[in-house]
Amino acid sequence: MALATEKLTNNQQTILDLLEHSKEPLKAYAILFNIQKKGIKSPLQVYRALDKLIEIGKVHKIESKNSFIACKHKNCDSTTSTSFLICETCDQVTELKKKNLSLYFTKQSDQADFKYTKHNLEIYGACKDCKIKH
Amino acid sequence: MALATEKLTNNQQTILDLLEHSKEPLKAYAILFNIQKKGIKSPLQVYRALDKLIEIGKVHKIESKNSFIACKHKNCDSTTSTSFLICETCDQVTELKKKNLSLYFTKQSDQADFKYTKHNLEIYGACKDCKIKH
DNA sequence: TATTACATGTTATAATATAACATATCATAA
DNA sequence: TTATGATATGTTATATTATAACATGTAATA
Repeated sequence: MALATEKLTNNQQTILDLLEHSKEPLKAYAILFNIQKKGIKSPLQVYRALDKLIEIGKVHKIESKNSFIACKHKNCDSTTSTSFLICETCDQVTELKKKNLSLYFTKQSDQADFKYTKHNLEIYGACKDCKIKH
Repeated sequence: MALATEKLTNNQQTILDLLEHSKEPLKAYAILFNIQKKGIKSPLQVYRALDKLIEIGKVHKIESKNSFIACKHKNCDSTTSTSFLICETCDQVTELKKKNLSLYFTKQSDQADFKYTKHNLEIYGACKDCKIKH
């Protein structure tokens, strides 16, 4: 499997740059429209780059929003499990990166006689700023 | 808001019956193909019934699979938050229904200065049976 | 330099979900 | 009882999200 340190291709770097500078998660077609001037013309080019970026842990997908977000953590090893705090007001997303979450889910799974391998957690609510403005 | 005890319409009942007798979660178009003999002809009829069933807590959506599952719990109040154990081998899904999950996520959110309102949790792994057969 | 493994570009199409609008049903308040 | 309002239905069309298939390009390396 590819390493997170490996050199990215043009398409991959272009899309990663866009996601890293976005305040909110972006949908695949939003990405496409944003980078058409850079020569990326088809959805498939976007999805292929996203697949690779997800595989190496640079990007995560937020399933309930069909959206993609750049990982802010250095050398992220969350190529499978992800945990997000999603603000319902401003759409900002924070990634939780805590071993204790996986441990907790492993325990909860054990109680149901289920062998944990990975998880998606999407917590919705109000972020620091939006909670104040209520 | 509609109560879970309220009487269902024909379309809603037909789709709920199908989901309740399914071992795995079903996709919307799989539901459609299964019940075309019962007079439901268009995707919209399926999605509308599903929306209602979700609203009253009889059905939940599994976001990462674009699939729907009947709630096995009586008088389910999980019209918003859901927690699933999903077997990667046989696709069987178990719904976790534990107050402590919400409490735990509320705590985790608080630590990030985030006000929890609801969550989706999708845990992947191996169910009791598949884990034995490994 | 031939081979291998990826990545790309392109066209077409599959899979998932909603918009818009006319009509129907049904409880209930005037 | 009838009018009203709320909700559900049926239908056609279309939007949104994602992948299949295939020909070509690129770059490391055996």
